[in-house]
Order: sequence, then structure tokens, then C-alpha cells
Amino acid sequence: MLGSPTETWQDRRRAAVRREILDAAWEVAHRDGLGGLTLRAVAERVGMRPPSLYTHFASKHALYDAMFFQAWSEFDERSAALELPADPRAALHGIARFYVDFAVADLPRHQLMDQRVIPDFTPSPESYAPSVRAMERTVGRFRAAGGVALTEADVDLFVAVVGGIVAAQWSNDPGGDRYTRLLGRLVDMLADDLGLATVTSGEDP
Amino acid sequence: MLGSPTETWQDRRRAAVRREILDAAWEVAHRDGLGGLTLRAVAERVGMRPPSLYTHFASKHALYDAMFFQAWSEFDERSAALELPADPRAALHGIARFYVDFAVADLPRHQLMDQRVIPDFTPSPESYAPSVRAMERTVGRFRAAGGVALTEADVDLFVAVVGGIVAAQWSNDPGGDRYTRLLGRLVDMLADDLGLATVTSGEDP
DNA sequence: GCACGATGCCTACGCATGTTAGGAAGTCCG
DNA sequence: CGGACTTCCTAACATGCGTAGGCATCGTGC
Repeated sequence: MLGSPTETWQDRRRAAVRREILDAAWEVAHRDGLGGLTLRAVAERVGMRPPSLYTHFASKHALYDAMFFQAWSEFDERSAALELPADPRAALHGIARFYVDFAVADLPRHQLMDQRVIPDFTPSPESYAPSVRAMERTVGRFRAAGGVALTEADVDLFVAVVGGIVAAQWSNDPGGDRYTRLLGRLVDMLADDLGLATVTSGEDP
Repeated sequence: MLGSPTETWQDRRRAAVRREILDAAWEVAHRDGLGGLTLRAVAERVGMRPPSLYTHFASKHALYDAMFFQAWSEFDERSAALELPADPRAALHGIARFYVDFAVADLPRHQLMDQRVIPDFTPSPESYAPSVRAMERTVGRFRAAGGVALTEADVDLFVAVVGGIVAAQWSNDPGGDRYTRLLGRLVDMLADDLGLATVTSGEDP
């Protein structure tokens, strides 16, 4: 009656099993690494035999794809709920810090979202959608907050450079803050380059 | 008589076979991707059966390790031969451009050198040596060229950010220049932040 | 000159993985 | 109550890395 007209009981049960498998997959990924994830381990954790997983996911890549979608959806939701200061420079700091904190909090999730650590895995267009949604919102916020007209190159530089911080952090100092602590300085550099006023003084060139 | 005292003929032949296997491995990596590299394909390309490769490499990881060493050694050599301008800012540009060009020229090589695409693969200390050598030389050149005293944080920021450009280039626009063309602007930002004089005018803050 | 040991490659096998085929049991609907 | 659908199972296959053991070749010492 609610939502979809044919929202039967077993549909909900099926969705629950799917979610259970996904949860198990994340646990295995955290324990054995994203690349070390195996259908055997997932099946065992969920009390099934490996082939039975194929009732719910067409392939291992489909499982990865669902995880990818889940990760980006969560980022998208949290990004939508994020309140940013009105000041453009402060907003820039908030956006960058939010992204970096999210990426640094979970290694397999970050690898799945932002890197290509699974050979031959490419997210499906549907799973890719939340990421472009989040990105578009972020860019929109940029443009709305800052009086400046951001070019595409500005955005490209920003995402590349902030992504570099995250990658370096995971590669060279996992769990630490050797690179993430440089983020504020980096964002200020970018803000200066974009001609944004400083937060503290608000002077104008 | 020359070089090592026990430089027998079969040692050279053995080294030649080893090199042949390595060449085949690179070719396969270019064709099927670094993660898609298989001992079957390498063996076939070299006219052997897969187990025979174990006469020359202890494992598949050992093969990756040798490739890693080879890649970083080449970078190290070319880096040593690189002539940099005396001007600190121009030197910064040269260093960054050299690194980016090298990383963008070859995907599997870049994945092997700078990313962790192969699960459970960690380069051996011996294979890691050329990379630290190249890095130390680069940092030394920094310090020698610029009158400024670079902190470790400065170097960290530089490598993280330049690495981000490369990663974004490969991820979002492979074969293009959407991100690499922003390198000059980025390096100027860093140079400004470090207080380096501009090349064209040479003014002082 | 010849046996002997080392070397290099082979075949056969083991084990892990993703995946498919086909069947059995439980469940829902008419 | 009976048939269709769903879900899970066992069995098996293909491919991957890696090991064991055998055989030929080649250099070396007697």
C-alpha cells in the first residue's frame, strides 16, 4: 500500500538478506583488505555457501558495485546535511575538511570510492550517480558561496590536490596526520589563488 | 677478469633470460593491465611453461618486485641526468614537470611505482632503495637551489599535491592533459607560499 | 674421455578462487 | 491441495599461483 504498489513481504526479506551480505562484505574488507575480500569469507560470515550469494548478487563485481554505491550514497547524504559557513574561504575549508575526514576514516571504503584497486572493476552508471550528485552539489555551493566565478580548472585543481593529500596520507602515514594537517595551509593557498578574502581580516587586494 | 671475479658465461645468460622475462612482463602489463598480469601470459610470451619461471623468480611478487626496482631505477637515473635551472622557482617547475611527465607516460609503471594496485604486494627494501635515492636527491636539490630552508612539511605538501595531479589525470582523463596542464599554476602557488622569487621579475616581498 | 653434479625446463599435481549447472526443499498463490 | 517460484545446496569447471619430482643438457673434475 505504501510506496511501491507491489511491495510484498518477501521483497523486504530479500532486501534484508542483501543488506546482510553487504554488511558482511564490509566486515571482511576491513579485516582482510578490499582486495583480499573473498566470496567464501563473505558467505561464511553470513551462514551460506559461496554459490548461494549469486542468488542476490550477479557476480563479485556486482557486490563491489553495491558497496561502491553504498559508500558514495552515504557521502552524498552526509554532504547534503553538512552546514557550511557563509564566508567563501571558510566554506572551502569546510568542504575540504569534510571530504578528507571521510576519506581518511576508512581505508577499504576510500580505496573503493577513490582509487582503482580492484582490477577490471568499473562502477556502473547507477552506482556512479551519487558521486556526481555530491560533486555537483559541492561545486554549486562553491559558486553560490564565493562571489567569484569558479572555472572548471579551479575545481579540477581543488579535487586533484585534496585527493593527493588523502592518497599521501594513506600511503605514507596511515592512521596519522602527517599530510592531513597540511590541509588548512593548502586550502588557504588555493583560496589566495582564487582571490578569496581572508577570514580573519577580510582585506581586499 | 673484468668486474666481478666470478662473472661466468652462464651468469650472463641467466641475466639475459631474466631480462627477457621482465620485458615480457612489461608487455603483458601494458596489454592486460598491471593487475591482469598472469604468469601464464608471461611464460607464453617467453616460450616457457609457467612453472619454469620459478627458476628465475621466486614468486609472482618477486617479479613485481623486480619490475618495481627497474621502474624506480630508471626514474632515478633519468632524474640524476636531469639538468635544472639555477633559479629556485624554475627548478621547482622542472622537478615537478619531470616527475609528472614520467608518471603520466606509462600507466602500469605508475601504478606499480606510486600506487598499491597489487594486493599484498610490498616492495622489498632493496627495490625500494632507488626511490628513496631519487627522493633524497630531489630534496637535496631543493635545498641547494633555493636559499630558503625547506621544512619537512614543505616537501610533504609538494609530493602529496603533485601526486594528486597525476592520480587525477589517470583517473579522470587518461591520455589527456586536463589536470597536468594545471601543474604550472600549482607549482607557482607553492613557490609563492614558500616565498620564492618569481622568475620573470625577480621581485622580493 | 667420462662420470657426476648442477642447472633449467618439463609434466603432474595441489589448492584457492570465481562461477555455472542442476537439483531439493520450502513458500506462496490459485 | 497442487503447481510455480524462490532460495539454498552440492557438484563440477576454469583459471590462477605455487610445489614436487623427473629428465635432459652442460660444465667440471678425475
